[in-house]
Amino acid sequence: MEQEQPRKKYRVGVEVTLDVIGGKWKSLILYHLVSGKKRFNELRRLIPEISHKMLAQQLRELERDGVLLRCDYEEVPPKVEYELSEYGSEFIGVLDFFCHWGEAHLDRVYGDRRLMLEDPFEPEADLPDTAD
Amino acid sequence: MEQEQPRKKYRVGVEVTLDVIGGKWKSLILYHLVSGKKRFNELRRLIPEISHKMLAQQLRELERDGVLLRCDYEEVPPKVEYELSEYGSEFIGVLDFFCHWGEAHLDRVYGDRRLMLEDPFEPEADLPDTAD
DNA sequence: CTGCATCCCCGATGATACTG
DNA sequence: CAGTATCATCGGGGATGCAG
Repeated sequence: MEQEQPRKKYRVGVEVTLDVIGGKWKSLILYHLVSGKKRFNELRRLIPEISHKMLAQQLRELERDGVLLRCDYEEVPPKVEYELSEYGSEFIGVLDFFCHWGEAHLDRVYGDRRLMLEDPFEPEADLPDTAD
Repeated sequence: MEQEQPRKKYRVGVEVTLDVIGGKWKSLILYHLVSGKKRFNELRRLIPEISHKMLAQQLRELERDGVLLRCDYEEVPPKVEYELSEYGSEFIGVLDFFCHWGEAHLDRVYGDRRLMLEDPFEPEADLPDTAD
């Protein structure tokens, strides 16, 4: 989905959209931005499975494609926040639908959605909020 | 996205949905089924980039997850058609939106959506409809 | 903290061949 | 035609280190 080439042939609009938000993590990233701007490490906590590298890469592509905005506060230490752009916000409805559909799917398949509960691991329960 | 394990932890519904339709080709396959049931090789023509193996695999997973139905006519030579299931049909609205969003995206980025036109290559213009 | 570059491995994917 | 199995490959993506 990271076509850098300026032009590529598409057959249907869906293909274009998938090139933009079809990445393995992109929809999930966008979903977490629906509730407001987030910092880099904040997203990492929300999506523990994603690696540092992948998050950075996906964010860059999403920014390049104009679905999210990168707000660099130009502070030191660095502070950067990501938020849905105007175009990205057009996906809010879809993302919301995906959320509900997924929950309903668990109900259908397993009878309940309990396997969605967050396992309350966390070695340090009262984590010091990234002691930087 | 091919979690065979019966249970896996999810944090938000979006993750579940992405496990079902987040595959590289799945949304596109579903989109092509919106306009009606399709046969295996029919889908291959609609999505030339996908390999035989991948199409088979993605179809199996989509069927397993209940978003599409496999209609085996049990004829010889074999005839099988795929169509959206009831659950799969719930995505029609989204797929339609993706289609329009993609077209609009091309307009925004390039000013027009011309690069979406099918290039009329085809060595054999009047292909014999799979002369089997 | 945010972000980029390198190295490297493993698994997704393609090619091919075979079955029904 | 529809679908599976096997094998080789290639690049996605993880781990790590460095920079601003």
